[in-house]
Amino acid sequence: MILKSQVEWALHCCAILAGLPEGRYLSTKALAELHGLPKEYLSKALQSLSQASLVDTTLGPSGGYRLAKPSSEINFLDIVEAVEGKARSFTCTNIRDNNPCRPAGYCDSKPCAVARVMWEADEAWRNTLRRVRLSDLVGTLSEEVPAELWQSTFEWVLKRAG
Amino acid sequence: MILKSQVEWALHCCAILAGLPEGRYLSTKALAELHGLPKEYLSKALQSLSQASLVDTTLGPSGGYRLAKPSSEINFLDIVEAVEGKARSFTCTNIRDNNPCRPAGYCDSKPCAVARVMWEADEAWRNTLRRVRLSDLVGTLSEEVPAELWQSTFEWVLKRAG
DNA sequence: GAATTAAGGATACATCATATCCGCAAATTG
DNA sequence: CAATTTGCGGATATGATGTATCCTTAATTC
Repeated sequence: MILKSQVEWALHCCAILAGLPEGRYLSTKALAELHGLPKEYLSKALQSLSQASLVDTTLGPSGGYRLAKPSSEINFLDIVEAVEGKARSFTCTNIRDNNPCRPAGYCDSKPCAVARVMWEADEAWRNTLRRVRLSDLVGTLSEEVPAELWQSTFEWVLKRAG
Repeated sequence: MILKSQVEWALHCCAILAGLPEGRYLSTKALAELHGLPKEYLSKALQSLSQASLVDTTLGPSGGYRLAKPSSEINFLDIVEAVEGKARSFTCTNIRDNNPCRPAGYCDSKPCAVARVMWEADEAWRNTLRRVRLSDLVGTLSEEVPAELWQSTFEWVLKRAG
């Protein structure tokens, strides 16, 4: 059970976009260079964010991406689900139905007890991600990243933001 | 991020093994028939349980599997990790290290803030699974499965348990 | 009009889940 | 002892999916 690397990419890109001044856009090219990622493939992850309405886009030179909402209104789960999908990690295939002792036509009223536990764990995972906002991440990063690096990075970004 | 179907298989098989009388074994063949699963492939899942010391095995006719500990000392996470592995679902590839603004030789003291959140969610998932014991599952099933089916299933099982 | 950008389709490749088959060693049965 | 049954591990095949690249199209800027 491994998350796509695109999840990591999307989260870091959103953290950068959160630092953009109002109304400016940052291109796939800049985001790819900043993180050392394959531009064309990163583009797919950003398209997922766009489809989920987490980011706005503009075409043409000086075009690119910006957040569609304030970073305090976007949480980790929004971003993770945009890239990874909303499907649960456990799917119940009802193998108990194959029990040769089972009377034909019998139908369970409740979902399988095994599945309920697995889904509960899935919900715990999602709830943790839901509780952390993108603005929280930016706050943590601004504290932990050395001030000079933080500043020089956003100078680098602003030079490329249209 | 999808769990292997073997996880579902292993959980249901353990629930059956938990109902075996002391000292009896149930074969892969019987477990596969009971759940309508491919015998050879189910065998791989059971081998994983064996390697994790969750079940004991015996060879020969009347051989097979039984739980290695009381069902109250086995939890969902034990079984899930035996099949799925213990690796975290999120791997941090440190893409921030590719930042062209970063001074060479710089080394983070802490793990990446993004990774910490993702790992926290992973822990929440694991904790939920850790809290549910196999004996809890058996208890729930014995309440929810119709009494006749429950009984006839274990008669079926006992006929095949060596 | 030329350059740049996001979007999306087509394609290639590697990895992994799924599945099957085989041979081996151990245990049981007769 | 001989035949059978079983778990175990290796080898192999296949399909789905993650990763990655390339190309075309439409929109935007200068």
